[in-house]
Amino acid sequence: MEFEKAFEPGTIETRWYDHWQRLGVFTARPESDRPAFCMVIPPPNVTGRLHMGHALNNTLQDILARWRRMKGEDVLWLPGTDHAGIATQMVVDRQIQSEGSSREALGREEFIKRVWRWKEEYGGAIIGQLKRLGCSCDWTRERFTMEPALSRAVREAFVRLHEAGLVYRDKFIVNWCPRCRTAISDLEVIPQETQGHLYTVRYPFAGGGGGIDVATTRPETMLGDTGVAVHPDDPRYRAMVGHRVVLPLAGREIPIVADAFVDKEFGTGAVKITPAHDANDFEAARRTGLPPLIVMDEQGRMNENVPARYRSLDRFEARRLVVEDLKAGGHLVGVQDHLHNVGRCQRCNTVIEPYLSTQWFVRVKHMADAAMGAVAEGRVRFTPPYWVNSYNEWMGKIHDWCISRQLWWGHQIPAWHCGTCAEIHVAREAPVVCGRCGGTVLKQDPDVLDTWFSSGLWPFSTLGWPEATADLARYYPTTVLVTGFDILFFWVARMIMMGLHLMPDVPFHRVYITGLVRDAEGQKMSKTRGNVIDPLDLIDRYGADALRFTLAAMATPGSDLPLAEERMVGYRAFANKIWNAARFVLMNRGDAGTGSAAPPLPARDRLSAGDRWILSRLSRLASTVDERLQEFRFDEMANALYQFLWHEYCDWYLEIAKPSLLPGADAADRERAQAVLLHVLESVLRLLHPVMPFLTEDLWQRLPHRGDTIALAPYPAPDPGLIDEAAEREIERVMEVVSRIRNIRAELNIDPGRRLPLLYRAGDLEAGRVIARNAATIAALARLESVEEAPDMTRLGPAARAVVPGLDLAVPLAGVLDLEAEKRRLLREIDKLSKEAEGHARKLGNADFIGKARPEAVDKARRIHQELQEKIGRLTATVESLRLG
RNA sequence: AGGCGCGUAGCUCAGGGGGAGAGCGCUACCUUGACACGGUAGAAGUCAGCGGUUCAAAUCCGCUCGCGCCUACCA
Repeated sequence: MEFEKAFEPGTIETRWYDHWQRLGVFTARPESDRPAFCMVIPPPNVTGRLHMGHALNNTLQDILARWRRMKGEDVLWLPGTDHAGIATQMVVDRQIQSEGSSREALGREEFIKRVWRWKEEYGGAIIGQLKRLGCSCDWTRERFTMEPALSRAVREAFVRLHEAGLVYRDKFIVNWCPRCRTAISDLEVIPQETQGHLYTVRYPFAGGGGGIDVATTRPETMLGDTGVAVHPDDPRYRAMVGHRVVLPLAGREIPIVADAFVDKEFGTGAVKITPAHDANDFEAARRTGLPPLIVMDEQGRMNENVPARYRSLDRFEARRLVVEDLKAGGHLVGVQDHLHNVGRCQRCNTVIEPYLSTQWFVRVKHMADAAMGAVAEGRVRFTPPYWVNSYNEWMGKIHDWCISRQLWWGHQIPAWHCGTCAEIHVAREAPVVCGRCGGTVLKQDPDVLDTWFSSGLWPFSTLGWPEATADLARYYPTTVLVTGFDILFFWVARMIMMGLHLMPDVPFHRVYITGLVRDAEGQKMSKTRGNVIDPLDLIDRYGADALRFTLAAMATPGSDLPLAEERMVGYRAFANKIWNAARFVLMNRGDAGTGSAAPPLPARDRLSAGDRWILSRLSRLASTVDERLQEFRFDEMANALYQFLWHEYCDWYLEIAKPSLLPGADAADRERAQAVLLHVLESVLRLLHPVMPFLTEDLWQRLPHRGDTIALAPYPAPDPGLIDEAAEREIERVMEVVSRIRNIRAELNIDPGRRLPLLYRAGDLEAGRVIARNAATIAALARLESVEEAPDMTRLGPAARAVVPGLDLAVPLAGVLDLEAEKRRLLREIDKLSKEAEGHARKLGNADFIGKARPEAVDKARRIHQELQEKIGRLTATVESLRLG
């Protein structure tokens, strides 16, 4: 196997992904006796392409899946796509229109065939993209929300909810999109602050003699007014209640009614009532008995219920003309600028029209209460927990859910209308005869269900529900759900409601809510801003591993992720660093035998302090990584791995081990060093595998290893037997000495290649032993020619000096040392330490601190202060000796 | 209008009652037998402001100011 000088991710990714698929690594084994771990993927739209949001939450899911799999659990990560009613219909619509035809010309049946054909041809591109990311989904269980089994689940759920009285059909005011020509739910309406006008219009009394002024932002809807409302306690209008006014332009007479919903302070305190085109008015009209009058068609054009002059006009043209006519007729009393919220269609941004129509609804109040209860009891836990507030707030004032859509692509509602007696039958299958009149002309309701209705069933419909399958028994409730807060209400809340009603238990126990991936400036990514970053492009340029590591490292719970490309550059460098570390470790092995068994770790008494140190650090890393993952702290997990690999393994341990590997080293020593290097590398690759699956697999395969794939190798567990605090202290001391000497070299501008002598005087026995034991290592790392004890440091010639706890260091530099520079350097150091010591001194001088603080805190402050004082003292003495000559 | 979150190094962010941290960037030096996608050393912060609790506050509480988000039927 070639071992290139730099890591080239592109060449290995598909190879290893294929390898995993061939081995069936991702396939769940419900028959196994291992504990089950299950996640369902938030199904991306079948029309979708992978965006940064997908990349983020699927990376996090994959980390969890790979981690649990390596821990020996039976992992099911169930993938699939969503049929995405409106989105998909729009895509195919456009395609047909570009051919000069139309959906209507094609007819419903043909159109649906076209959508399926489109799906087969172009749909699900995102699946391939998830694979490029490295997602370890169980592709043998891939689902699609429109496939027959899931359609059946949808019908079953609808019928059961209907039987329970939770699904009903009613004529109600809904959010209507005149462009999509369908009803949509409250959630699909995006309020947008808009600068509009508030028009004041005078409605004259039917009996003559003045009139009442009403204020409106949508004057065209007056053509549908069937009354005027005032507050019952409003003294200005109380006497007018019951009187009639003449509706300008239309000429109809309408009554003045009283209703407490009117805000006396707003506008004129009198409100025109348009029951068929305003949600509030609709409610008020119901209370006061005013009839609704629909004045627009489903495309937002004025219909036959308005005077001929306005008929067929688009609502905004009608608005213009109505205002013009009101002005001309002297009915317009005033116009003011007015800032208000206008609801727009989430899909097409068209201004939503509140519209009276017959729709299907889910009565959600009780389901919402149950769903809140499950969260309150901790049966479903959110991370971060503060999302519970939003969840409860929304659930608390939820309105019935409009689930019917006037689309063609989707689950057609399982309700059949009798052509004879108009009875509606809700049933799992089409009835043959009408149960009421015996009529045989039964027509299925043309509407389809809101896409989120089927998504709400996803955690169990995908496992086979309503069949009692083995998968359902084993994997429901699922373990964790990872998703974005943008679909907390659309999806998460509804899954909990549906799961609680249709299943014996909640759909998942944990919900991890990700932040939003933003651009480097913290702006939301959007096509209009032109700042969209394509994860596939990042994979091409930096590799899937670097992208995954970046996302994991930035995934701090509860905050958004501003994605700066420099960050990716940094983590690609990290991948390269690991690559080269492995290259070095293998390069120095004589046999370099791939697949051979790893050499056993030498017995403890044969290990060097450096060996014991890195093994101890490795064991701590294993604990940290596991703990961090338990808590969904992907960022801290990633940082711990980064820190260990780069700064402990590469910066220090490799350098410490190098002398043992170079030609001329003792054979036994070389063997020991190699064994430890390999052991630690192989272990940390396994720890890293969930985040960087491709790189780690590729390197692992080159290392001596056991098994076919790292993806099924055991996840390293912390080994308490390897924790070695003495070795950690020892190497820390070595590191400190080396750093001080490097500092001398750098600050005094001494040739980095020059070998220097080091003299030391030990203030305590242990420190002296440590230096003596590690003299060779220190010499190698600090580029020294000698390390010698000098009991008397006062009689040296010109030498650079440094102190570390328990040790005075001197680097004799006859003829090279700039005494002034050295003095400045030492004084700077003293100054820094003094500032630090000051704080502690103040604290220790405070009687209250001594008396009231925890004794450990006092001890610690004393120790630190003493240490600092001691260093300062020794440095000061050194400066003085410098002055002497 | 309510609710939530956030203001810590030039940038992006961790931390969360007792010695101010990371990555990137910056400065100086270094092509030393893995890596210049590299190494070594360094500079850099009144932890938004004000007040309170405490022996001790970047950290807990309150207020103020900024920024962001979510929810809501003010025509």
